[in-house]
Amino acid sequence: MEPMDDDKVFKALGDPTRRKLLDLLCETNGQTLGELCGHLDMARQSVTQHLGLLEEASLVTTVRRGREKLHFINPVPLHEVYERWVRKFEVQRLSLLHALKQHLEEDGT
Amino acid sequence: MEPMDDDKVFKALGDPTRRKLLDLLCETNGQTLGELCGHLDMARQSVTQHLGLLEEASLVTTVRRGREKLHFINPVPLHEVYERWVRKFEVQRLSLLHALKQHLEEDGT
DNA sequence: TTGACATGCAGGTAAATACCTGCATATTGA
DNA sequence: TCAATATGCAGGTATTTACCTGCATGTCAA
Repeated sequence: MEPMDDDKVFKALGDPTRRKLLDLLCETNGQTLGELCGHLDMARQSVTQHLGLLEEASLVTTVRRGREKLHFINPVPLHEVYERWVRKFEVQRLSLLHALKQHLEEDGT
Repeated sequence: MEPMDDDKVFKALGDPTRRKLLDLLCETNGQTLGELCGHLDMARQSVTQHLGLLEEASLVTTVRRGREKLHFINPVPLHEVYERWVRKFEVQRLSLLHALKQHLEEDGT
Protein backbone atom coordinates (compact mmCIF):
# COMPACT_ATOMS: atom_id res chain seq x y z
CA MET A 1 0.00 0.00 0.00
CA GLU A 2 1.39 3.37 -1.07
CA PRO A 3 1.81 5.98 1.66
CA MET A 4 -0.78 8.69 1.28
CA ASP A 5 0.30 11.81 -0.57
CA ASP A 6 -1.60 14.79 0.84
CA ASP A 7 -0.84 16.87 -2.19
CA LYS A 8 -2.12 14.35 -4.70
CA VAL A 9 -5.32 13.86 -2.75
CA PHE A 10 -6.02 17.58 -2.44
CA LYS A 11 -5.12 18.24 -6.06
CA ALA A 12 -7.36 15.39 -7.16
CA LEU A 13 -10.25 16.83 -5.15
CA GLY A 14 -9.59 20.27 -6.58
CA ASP A 15 -11.38 19.59 -9.85
CA PRO A 16 -15.19 19.51 -10.13
CA THR A 17 -15.19 16.76 -12.75
CA ARG A 18 -13.22 14.49 -10.46
CA ARG A 19 -15.51 15.23 -7.53
CA LYS A 20 -18.43 14.34 -9.78
CA LEU A 21 -16.73 11.06 -10.63
CA LEU A 22 -16.41 10.28 -6.95
CA ASP A 23 -20.07 11.14 -6.53
CA LEU A 24 -21.02 8.80 -9.35
CA LEU A 25 -19.01 6.00 -7.80
CA CYS A 26 -20.57 6.74 -4.46
CA GLU A 27 -23.99 6.13 -6.01
CA THR A 28 -22.95 3.02 -7.89
CA ASN A 29 -19.60 1.56 -7.06
CA GLY A 30 -17.64 -0.49 -9.59
CA GLN A 31 -18.67 1.32 -12.76
CA THR A 32 -16.76 0.89 -16.00
CA LEU A 33 -15.05 3.72 -17.84
CA GLY A 34 -17.82 3.69 -20.43
CA GLU A 35 -20.56 3.93 -17.83
CA LEU A 36 -18.85 6.86 -16.15
CA CYS A 37 -18.42 8.60 -19.50
CA GLY A 38 -22.18 8.34 -20.01
CA HIS A 39 -22.68 10.76 -17.14
CA LEU A 40 -20.12 13.33 -18.26
CA ASP A 41 -20.28 15.60 -21.28
CA MET A 42 -16.65 15.14 -22.17
CA ALA A 43 -14.42 12.99 -24.39
CA ARG A 44 -13.61 9.54 -23.09
CA GLN A 45 -9.94 10.33 -23.01
CA SER A 46 -10.48 13.26 -20.68
CA VAL A 47 -12.41 11.06 -18.29
CA THR A 48 -9.60 8.52 -18.43
CA GLN A 49 -7.16 11.24 -17.48
CA HIS A 50 -9.27 12.36 -14.52
CA LEU A 51 -9.68 8.79 -13.33
CA GLY A 52 -5.93 8.37 -13.63
CA LEU A 53 -5.35 11.23 -11.21
CA LEU A 54 -7.94 9.85 -8.80
CA GLU A 55 -6.19 6.51 -8.96
CA GLU A 56 -2.77 8.07 -8.35
CA ALA A 57 -4.22 9.73 -5.29
CA SER A 58 -5.52 6.32 -4.18
CA LEU A 59 -9.05 7.69 -4.17
CA VAL A 60 -10.09 5.14 -6.77
CA THR A 61 -9.01 1.55 -7.27
CA THR A 62 -9.50 -0.36 -10.49
CA VAL A 63 -10.03 -3.97 -11.38
CA ARG A 64 -9.97 -5.32 -14.92
CA ARG A 65 -12.74 -7.64 -15.96
CA GLY A 66 -12.09 -8.78 -19.49
CA ARG A 67 -12.06 -5.78 -21.75
CA GLU A 68 -13.72 -3.63 -19.11
CA LYS A 69 -12.17 -1.69 -16.26
CA LEU A 70 -14.16 -1.41 -13.06
CA HIS A 71 -13.69 1.60 -10.80
CA PHE A 72 -14.13 1.44 -7.06
CA ILE A 73 -14.04 4.30 -4.63
CA ASN A 74 -11.54 4.18 -1.80
CA PRO A 75 -12.62 6.37 1.11
CA VAL A 76 -9.47 5.83 3.16
CA PRO A 77 -7.49 8.86 1.89
CA LEU A 78 -10.51 11.08 2.47
CA HIS A 79 -10.66 9.84 6.01
CA GLU A 80 -6.99 10.58 6.50
CA VAL A 81 -7.50 14.06 5.10
CA TYR A 82 -10.20 14.49 7.67
CA GLU A 83 -8.00 13.27 10.46
CA ARG A 84 -5.09 15.49 9.50
CA TRP A 85 -6.95 18.57 8.45
CA VAL A 86 -10.50 19.01 9.46
CA ARG A 87 -10.15 17.84 13.04
CA LYS A 88 -7.17 20.08 13.59
CA PHE A 89 -9.21 23.10 12.60
CA GLU A 90 -12.21 21.95 14.56
CA VAL A 91 -10.32 22.87 17.68
CA GLN A 92 -9.84 26.34 16.28
CA ARG A 93 -13.51 26.54 15.50
CA LEU A 94 -14.35 26.44 19.15
CA SER A 95 -11.81 29.01 20.25
CA LEU A 96 -12.02 31.30 17.25
CA LEU A 97 -14.31 33.94 18.58
CA HIS A 98 -12.34 34.08 21.77
CA ALA A 99 -9.06 34.60 19.92
CA LEU A 100 -10.58 37.21 17.67
CA LYS A 101 -11.94 39.19 20.56
CA GLN A 102 -8.65 38.96 22.38
CA HIS A 103 -6.72 40.17 19.38
CA LEU A 104 -8.96 43.10 18.68
CA GLU A 105 -8.92 44.15 22.29
CA GLU A 106 -5.14 44.29 22.25
CA ASP A 107 -5.27 47.85 21.05
CA GLY A 108 -8.93 48.59 20.81
CA THR A 109 -9.11 49.62 17.11
CA MET B 1 -22.38 35.65 4.88
CA GLU B 2 -21.57 34.27 1.43
CA PRO B 3 -22.88 30.82 0.62
CA MET B 4 -20.04 28.34 0.54
CA ASP B 5 -18.56 27.54 -2.83
CA ASP B 6 -17.35 23.95 -2.80
CA ASP B 7 -15.17 24.53 -5.80
CA LYS B 8 -13.36 27.53 -4.38
CA VAL B 9 -12.71 25.71 -1.12
CA PHE B 10 -11.32 22.61 -2.81
CA LYS B 11 -9.26 24.64 -5.26
CA ALA B 12 -7.88 26.71 -2.40
CA LEU B 13 -6.89 23.56 -0.53
CA GLY B 14 -5.30 22.14 -3.67
CA ASP B 15 -2.09 24.11 -3.30
CA PRO B 16 0.61 23.20 -0.77
CA THR B 17 1.57 26.82 -0.11
CA ARG B 18 -2.01 27.66 0.84
CA ARG B 19 -2.24 24.62 3.10
CA LYS B 20 0.97 25.78 4.75
CA LEU B 21 -0.59 29.21 5.28
CA LEU B 22 -3.55 27.59 7.00
CA ASP B 23 -1.13 25.60 9.12
CA LEU B 24 0.72 28.76 10.10
CA LEU B 25 -2.53 30.45 11.05
CA CYS B 26 -3.53 27.37 12.98
CA GLU B 27 -0.39 27.75 15.07
CA THR B 28 -0.73 31.49 15.53
CA ASN B 29 -3.99 33.04 14.50
CA GLY B 30 -4.19 36.68 13.43
CA GLN B 31 -0.78 37.02 11.77
CA THR B 32 0.01 39.92 9.45
CA LEU B 33 0.98 39.51 5.82
CA GLY B 34 4.56 40.32 6.70
CA GLU B 35 4.71 37.70 9.45
CA LEU B 36 3.31 35.06 7.15
CA CYS B 37 5.85 35.99 4.45
CA GLY B 38 8.61 35.37 6.96
CA HIS B 39 7.72 31.67 6.95
CA LEU B 40 7.56 31.27 3.17
CA ASP B 41 10.42 31.43 0.70
CA MET B 42 8.47 33.44 -1.83
CA ALA B 43 7.83 37.02 -2.90
CA ARG B 44 5.35 38.97 -0.81
CA GLN B 45 3.06 39.44 -3.77
CA SER B 46 2.76 35.69 -4.30
CA VAL B 47 1.76 35.24 -0.68
CA THR B 48 -0.82 38.01 -1.07
CA GLN B 49 -2.26 36.17 -4.04
CA HIS B 50 -2.52 32.90 -2.13
CA LEU B 51 -4.14 34.64 0.82
CA GLY B 52 -6.58 36.24 -1.60
CA LEU B 53 -7.73 32.84 -2.81
CA LEU B 54 -8.05 31.59 0.75
CA GLU B 55 -10.14 34.64 1.56
CA GLU B 56 -12.37 34.15 -1.50
CA ALA B 57 -12.97 30.62 -0.33
CA SER B 58 -13.89 32.02 3.11
CA LEU B 59 -11.13 29.96 4.65
CA VAL B 60 -9.44 33.11 5.92
CA THR B 61 -10.92 36.35 7.20
CA THR B 62 -8.97 39.58 7.46
CA VAL B 63 -9.11 42.61 9.68
CA ARG B 64 -7.17 45.78 9.08
CA ARG B 65 -5.32 47.28 12.00
CA GLY B 66 -3.70 50.47 10.89
CA ARG B 67 -1.24 49.72 8.15
CA GLU B 68 -1.30 46.03 8.96
CA LYS B 69 -3.68 43.33 7.82
CA LEU B 70 -4.44 40.55 10.25
CA HIS B 71 -5.37 37.10 8.96
CA PHE B 72 -7.68 34.76 10.83
CA ILE B 73 -8.52 31.21 9.96
CA ASN B 74 -12.15 30.30 9.45
CA PRO B 75 -12.75 26.60 9.99
CA VAL B 76 -16.41 26.66 8.99
CA PRO B 77 -15.95 25.82 5.29
CA LEU B 78 -13.65 22.96 6.21
CA HIS B 79 -16.31 21.62 8.47
CA GLU B 80 -18.88 21.86 5.71
CA VAL B 81 -16.53 20.05 3.37
CA TYR B 82 -16.33 17.35 5.95
CA GLU B 83 -20.08 17.14 6.30
CA ARG B 84 -20.70 17.00 2.57
CA TRP B 85 -17.80 14.86 1.52
CA VAL B 86 -16.02 12.84 4.09
CA ARG B 87 -19.06 11.60 5.96
CA LYS B 88 -20.73 10.55 2.76
CA PHE B 89 -17.79 8.35 1.90
CA GLU B 90 -17.48 7.07 5.43
CA VAL B 91 -20.62 5.09 4.78
CA GLN B 92 -18.94 3.58 1.76
CA ARG B 93 -15.92 2.76 3.82
CA LEU B 94 -17.91 0.37 5.90
CA SER B 95 -19.64 -1.37 3.01
CA LEU B 96 -16.74 -1.26 0.57
CA LEU B 97 -15.39 -4.73 1.02
CA HIS B 98 -18.85 -6.14 0.85
CA ALA B 99 -19.61 -4.39 -2.43
CA LEU B 100 -16.28 -5.39 -3.90
CA LYS B 101 -16.79 -9.03 -3.04
CA GLN B 102 -20.27 -8.94 -4.46
CA HIS B 103 -19.12 -7.40 -7.70
CA LEU B 104 -16.26 -9.81 -8.23
CA GLU B 105 -18.47 -12.77 -7.50
CA GLU B 106 -20.89 -11.68 -10.20
CA ASP B 107 -18.90 -13.55 -12.79
CA GLY B 108 -16.13 -15.08 -10.77
CA THR B 109 -13.14 -13.64 -12.65
C1' DT C 1 5.99 67.02 7.51
C1' DT C 2 8.79 63.28 6.10
C1' DG C 3 11.07 59.01 5.89
C1' DA C 4 10.32 54.20 7.03
C1' DC C 5 7.26 50.56 6.85
C1' DA C 6 3.07 47.60 5.44
C1' DT C 7 0.24 46.58 1.99
C1' DG C 8 -2.22 47.19 -2.80
C1' DC C 9 -2.24 47.31 -7.85
C1' DA C 10 -0.79 46.23 -12.65
C1' DG C 11 1.02 43.91 -15.47
C1' DG C 12 4.32 39.92 -17.52
C1' DT C 13 6.20 34.85 -17.97
C1' DA C 14 6.73 29.97 -17.66
C1' DA C 15 4.82 25.82 -16.12
C1' DA C 16 0.82 23.04 -15.18
C1' DT C 17 -3.43 21.22 -16.72
C1' DA C 18 -7.87 20.28 -18.78
C1' DC C 19 -9.44 19.57 -22.82
C1' DC C 20 -9.15 17.45 -27.57
C1' DT C 21 -8.18 14.14 -32.06
C1' DG C 22 -6.19 10.08 -34.18
C1' DC C 23 -4.54 5.68 -34.02
C1' DA C 24 -3.28 1.15 -31.54
C1' DT C 25 -4.41 -2.79 -28.72
C1' DA C 26 -7.13 -6.22 -26.54
C1' DT C 27 -11.46 -8.79 -25.75
C1' DT C 28 -15.91 -10.64 -26.84
C1' DG C 29 -19.49 -13.06 -29.44
C1' DA C 30 -21.40 -14.58 -33.76
C1' DT D 1 -11.99 -15.61 -37.86
C1' DC D 2 -13.81 -11.03 -37.87
C1' DA D 3 -16.55 -7.22 -36.67
C1' DA D 4 -18.02 -4.72 -32.72
C1' DT D 5 -16.79 -3.07 -28.34
C1' DA D 6 -13.79 -1.27 -24.43
C1' DT D 7 -9.86 0.70 -23.29
C1' DG D 8 -4.77 2.48 -23.92
C1' DC D 9 -1.27 5.52 -25.94
C1' DA D 10 0.71 9.70 -28.18
C1' DG D 11 0.68 13.71 -29.05
C1' DG D 12 -1.36 18.86 -29.66
C1' DT D 13 -3.70 23.36 -27.90
C1' DA D 14 -5.68 26.84 -25.11
C1' DT D 15 -6.60 28.12 -20.57
C1' DT D 16 -5.32 28.48 -15.90
C1' DT D 17 -2.18 29.54 -12.46
C1' DA D 18 1.88 30.22 -9.60
C1' DC D 19 5.42 32.83 -9.70
C1' DC D 20 7.81 37.37 -10.46
C1' DT D 21 9.14 42.81 -10.88
C1' DG D 22 8.01 47.70 -10.58
C1' DC D 23 5.41 51.27 -8.92
C1' DA D 24 1.48 53.36 -6.04
C1' DT D 25 -0.98 54.08 -1.81
C1' DG D 26 -1.69 54.46 2.92
C1' DT D 27 -0.03 54.65 7.93
C1' DC D 28 3.06 55.49 11.66
C1' DA D 29 6.48 57.92 14.51
C1' DA D 30 9.92 61.28 15.07
